[in-house]
Amino acid sequence: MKDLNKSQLTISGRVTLADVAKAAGVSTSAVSRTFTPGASVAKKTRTHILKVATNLGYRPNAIARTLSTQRSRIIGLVVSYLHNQFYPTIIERLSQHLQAQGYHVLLFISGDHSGAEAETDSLVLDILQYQVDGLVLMSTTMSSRLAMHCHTLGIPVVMLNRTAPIKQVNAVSSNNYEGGRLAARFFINAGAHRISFIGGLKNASTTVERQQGFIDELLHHDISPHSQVYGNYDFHTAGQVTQSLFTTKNPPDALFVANDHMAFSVLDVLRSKLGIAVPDDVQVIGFDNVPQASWRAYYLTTVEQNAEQMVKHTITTLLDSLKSPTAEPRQIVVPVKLIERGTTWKLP
Amino acid sequence: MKDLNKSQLTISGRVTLADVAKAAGVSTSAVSRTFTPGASVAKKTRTHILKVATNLGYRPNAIARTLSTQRSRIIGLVVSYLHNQFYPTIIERLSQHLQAQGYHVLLFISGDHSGAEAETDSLVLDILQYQVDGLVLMSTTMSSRLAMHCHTLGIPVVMLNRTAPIKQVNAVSSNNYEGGRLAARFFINAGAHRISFIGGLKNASTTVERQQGFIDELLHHDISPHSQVYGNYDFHTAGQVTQSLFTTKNPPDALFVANDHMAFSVLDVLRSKLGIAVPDDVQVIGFDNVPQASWRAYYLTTVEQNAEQMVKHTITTLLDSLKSPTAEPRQIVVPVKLIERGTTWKLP
DNA sequence: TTGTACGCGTTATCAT
DNA sequence: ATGATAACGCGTACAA
Repeated sequence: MKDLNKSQLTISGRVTLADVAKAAGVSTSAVSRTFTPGASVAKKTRTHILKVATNLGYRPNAIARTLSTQRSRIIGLVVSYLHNQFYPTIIERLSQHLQAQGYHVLLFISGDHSGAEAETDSLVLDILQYQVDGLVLMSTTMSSRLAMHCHTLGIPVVMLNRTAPIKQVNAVSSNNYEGGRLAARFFINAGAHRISFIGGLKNASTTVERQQGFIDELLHHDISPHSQVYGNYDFHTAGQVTQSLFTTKNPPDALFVANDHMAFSVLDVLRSKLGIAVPDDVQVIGFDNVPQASWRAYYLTTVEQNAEQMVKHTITTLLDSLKSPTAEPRQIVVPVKLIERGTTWKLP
Repeated sequence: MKDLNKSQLTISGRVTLADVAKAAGVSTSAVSRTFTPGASVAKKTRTHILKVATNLGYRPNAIARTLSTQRSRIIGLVVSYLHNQFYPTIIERLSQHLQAQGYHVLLFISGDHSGAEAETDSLVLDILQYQVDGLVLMSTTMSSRLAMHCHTLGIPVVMLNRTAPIKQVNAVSSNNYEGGRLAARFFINAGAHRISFIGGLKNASTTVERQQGFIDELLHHDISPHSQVYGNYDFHTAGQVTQSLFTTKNPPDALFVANDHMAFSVLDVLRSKLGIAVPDDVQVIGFDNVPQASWRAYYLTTVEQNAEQMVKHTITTLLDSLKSPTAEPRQIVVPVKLIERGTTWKLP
């Protein structure tokens, strides 16, 4: 309350360093140092300045500081969409951790349509204009190009939940390949015969890697996949492909879906539109284990992707890159595990 | 590809207006004007400058521009948490629309614990330091104080999905009160007798208003609520209070839950831990209608909050406030409607 | 139409 | 420990 009243004295809101200096009868440098942790100011003048400053409702201007120091303490975060609950989960934790370190997150929604390639350049421009100190990329479509471009410009980049053939940029992801294998083995052990895969975008690393592990393991057991289709990471599309998959003479009896978001749509269609029982008629495995969805587990076996671990690796990688831009690029792969239907697990 | 190659010529990444001016043999103002839409530059020099600029890989520095123009084109977005799917939905659309208008979103996660009051001041400081042009508040706890403070400082503020007794700041929200009444009427018509309410945070406007409408309508029909408890907008807590609600001698037969996120937890506990059938033993109504959750509708009647409408009102309100800071504050209330169990609705 | 010069609010350098 | 002053990169009068 005190704060509020005081700042009302200066409704103008534009109190600068110079104003404080004048009012306190000191130089601007003194004021600046007062607000610079670990600078050399006499305790007495410091407290005096501090008093005058709060009295005037002064707040340092981060923009001006950025111009002067060449560091914005802003991290750009590029993401395609937020429908998949996995992303909000990540974003929340990432932002919290960064805030704790004095950084902030500037959000970029990249869209996800097929014409996205053209959009990339304009997005790059947008991002770079804001002088972000670093970049976290969770975008599906344009990650590789974007990553290389910014990396070339000397901006620390971490690709999160994405990988690319490029080994120069940092990447944190789950062991998607192994996740695919786990799914395949689960189905094989369960005695499934007609085993299908529903991917997201055909070229996205999360789809490719999960699919590859899945297929490899099937083939290793001399089973060829029943069918492989793609839902474009879209709820509606995933439902459609499911429907067409089951309106054939020989429908699958096991489905590995590339993420939970689509898996939910699949389950929905199976039950409500097709009247197919899960898991009695069809086994379904998803991927992500989005938090607080324990009630879904009764229908769904899923491959768990550990959001907290991924975020932590991302933060440390990013901050380390900020400190020593010449550091070796890191390729971090977080282990996954299969969580079986009916299993209960701790809620966060 | 051309772009990439060219910009590799200047790996340093620090190309300024002055550099371009020098290289093009013109003044800095000429360059500046070239990048200022609608400024007076000769077509010939303009194209020449543009060529030199792209050749050098020049990108305007938004930070410096901010310092000069006093407008950052950054909108601060304050939100407590992203677990409730309603928030990501809003954020995605909000950010997209703002990007289309040349604005960008700086994200602030405010946390939601009880000691949050103290956190407010430090958050305010954080936000103001970045010279945001405007502010969208979706935080549960600290909205009112924060809103007034920033409003006083002359920063356009829109409270989204929050309301406060303060009428000086813009607010966009759903008709929560009416939503509560709809829920009550539904239960009454369904012949429920022991009708309960599960709120979020006791003081949050979304809880208070929904609860008020609900209770008012019940009383209007001479029904007194069976019980009123609070899940703090938390998945786990909501489950716990549900459990305790049903381990009494006289459990409710109807539950109005203040948002979908908690409602899912309620459903989960009812089915898996308590073995209670929905809707046969208990009727459940949620609030939000989070997108792409149609498959949940078979268990849940919900009050629909129209995210797209709320976002649109928020954007126009915000942009109008930016243009004319003296404009009258707006209190926009978006209508809601009840979506009954089994109803299907369009997916986005 | 174009160029010069100053201001935006801060940090950094160099004296004192 | 403190103060004057020059950057930082860009708009924008004002003058030409």
